[in-house]
Amino acid sequence: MDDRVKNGYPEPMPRPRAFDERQVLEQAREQFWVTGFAGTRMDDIARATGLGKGSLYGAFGDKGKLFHRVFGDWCTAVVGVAEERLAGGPDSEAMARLSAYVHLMAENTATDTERRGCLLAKASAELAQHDPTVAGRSAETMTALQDLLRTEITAAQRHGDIDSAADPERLAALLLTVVRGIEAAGKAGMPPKTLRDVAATALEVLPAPEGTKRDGVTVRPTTGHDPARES
Amino acid sequence: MDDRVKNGYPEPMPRPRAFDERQVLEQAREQFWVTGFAGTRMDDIARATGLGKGSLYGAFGDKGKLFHRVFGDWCTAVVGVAEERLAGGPDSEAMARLSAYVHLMAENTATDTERRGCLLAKASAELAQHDPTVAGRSAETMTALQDLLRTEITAAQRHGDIDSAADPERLAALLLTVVRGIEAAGKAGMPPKTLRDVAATALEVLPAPEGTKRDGVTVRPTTGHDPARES
DNA sequence: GCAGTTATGGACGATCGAGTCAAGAATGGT
DNA sequence: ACCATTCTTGACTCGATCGTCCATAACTGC
Repeated sequence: MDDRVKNGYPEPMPRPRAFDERQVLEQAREQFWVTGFAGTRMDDIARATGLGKGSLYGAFGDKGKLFHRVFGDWCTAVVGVAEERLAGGPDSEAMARLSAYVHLMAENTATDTERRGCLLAKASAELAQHDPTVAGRSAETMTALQDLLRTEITAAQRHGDIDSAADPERLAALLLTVVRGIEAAGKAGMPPKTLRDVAATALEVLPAPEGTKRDGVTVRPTTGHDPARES
Repeated sequence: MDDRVKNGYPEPMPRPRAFDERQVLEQAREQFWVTGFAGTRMDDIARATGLGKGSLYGAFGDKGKLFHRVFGDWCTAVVGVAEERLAGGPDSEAMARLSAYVHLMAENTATDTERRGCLLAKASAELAQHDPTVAGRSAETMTALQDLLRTEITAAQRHGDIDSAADPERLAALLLTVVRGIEAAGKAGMPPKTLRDVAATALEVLPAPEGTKRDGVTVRPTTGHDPARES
C-alpha cells in the first residue's frame, strides 16, 4: 500500500506528506496527556499540530487509532527508558542501577509540576476498562518492566546486595508497584519530598543478605544527603 | 436556605422530593465510576437514577457539582474504611491490623473483575490536574490515610513488631504508595495473584526490630545518576 | 379548595465535536 | 504541458450532549 517506500515509484508520483509523522505524534501525545482521551478534541490536535483535520484522518484513521499509535509509542518509550537504566552492566552495579531507576521515576513525578502524570497511568485509568487494545498494551508494558526489574534484582542478589533467599519475582512486583504508586500518589497530591522519600525507603527496605550489614534500617530524619531542593 | 430541615415549615409546604438523595448519589457514582467524568452523560445518570434531568439539575446544580458531591462522599468513605480497619485496638494487634488493611486493599483490587479501580484514583488521574476541588480533596484524603498508617506503624513499633529506629512517617508513605500502586497496577493489568503477593511482600519487608531479623540495605551513595528528565 | 412553594420530567435550544468531502496543490514521469 | 496519484484544507453534516424552561404535580396551612 505504500509502493514508494519499497522501490522507486513505478509511474506517477503522489504529493508527498508535508509533515513529520513522528513530530505530529509527539504533539498529539502532549494534547492527550494534558486533557485525556475523552477530553481532547480532534480540533485541539489539529491546532496543536498545525494540520487540517482531513490530513489527520487521512494519516491516522480516527481519534481512537491515533490514540493507540500515541499510546503504543509511549509504552515503548517507557520500557526503553527502563532498559536504558537497567539492562546490562556488571552485577556489582546492579543495585546502583536499580536505585538510579527508582529514584529517576520518583524524580520525574516529583518535578512534574503540571501534574500530568504518566500517560500510561492516565490512559490505563481512563480506558483500560473499555478498550482491549489499551488494556493489552499496558499489561504487556507492565510485564516488560517487571521482567527488567527481576533481572536486575537477580543480579543484585548474585553480587550480595540483596538477600538471595528472597524471591526476585516478588521483589520486582513490589518495586514496580511502588513506582506506579509514586505516579498515582503524585497525581493525588502527595508532596514531592514525600515522593522522593518513598523511593528511598522502598530501596532501603529491600532485604539485605544474612549477616550483613552495617547501617540501620531506615534513614532517620537526618539532615543532609538529600538532593531534594523543592520549588 | 433549607428551612424545612431546621424546624417545621413556617408557611407553605413545598412539594417534597420523591427520591432518596443518598441513593441517587450512589447510582450516580456507579456511572462516573464506570465511564469516568467526561465519558458520563447526564442522560446516563438520569436513566440510571430514574430521575428527570430537571430534578437532577435542580437538586445538584450541574454535572461538575454533582461529581464533586459524589467524589467527596467517596473520599470520606475511603478514609472511613481505613479508620474502621486501623484505628483503635491494642498495640499487640497493630501489626495484624496493618496487615489486614493492606491485604484488604489488594483483595479489593484483585477481585475487581470489572477493572473499575478506585474512584479516587480514576478521578485524580482524570481531573486533579484541572479541577482544584478534586485535587484538594484527594490530597486531603491521602494525608488522612497516611496519618492513619503512621499511627498504626507507631503502635506496631511500640509493641516491637517493627524496628523502632525506622521513621514511621516514611514507612507510612511507603505503604500508602504501595496501596495506591496496587490500584494502579491492577488497572494496568497486573494479575490478581501478583497483586496479592505484592501486599504480602510489602508487609514482609517492613524492617523487623534488631534482634529478630536482618535489616535493610542502604541506598548506595553512588553518583547521583543525574535524573535526566524524560518526558 | 385555594395559595404558595418546590419537585418532576421531558421537550427544547444552543453548542460542540467527530468524521466527511470536494476542490485545489504538489510531485516525478512522459 | 499534461497525467495519475496522493496530500491538504476547512467548511459542512449530523448526531450527541449540556443545561434550561415550563406546564404540571405534590404538599401544608388556612
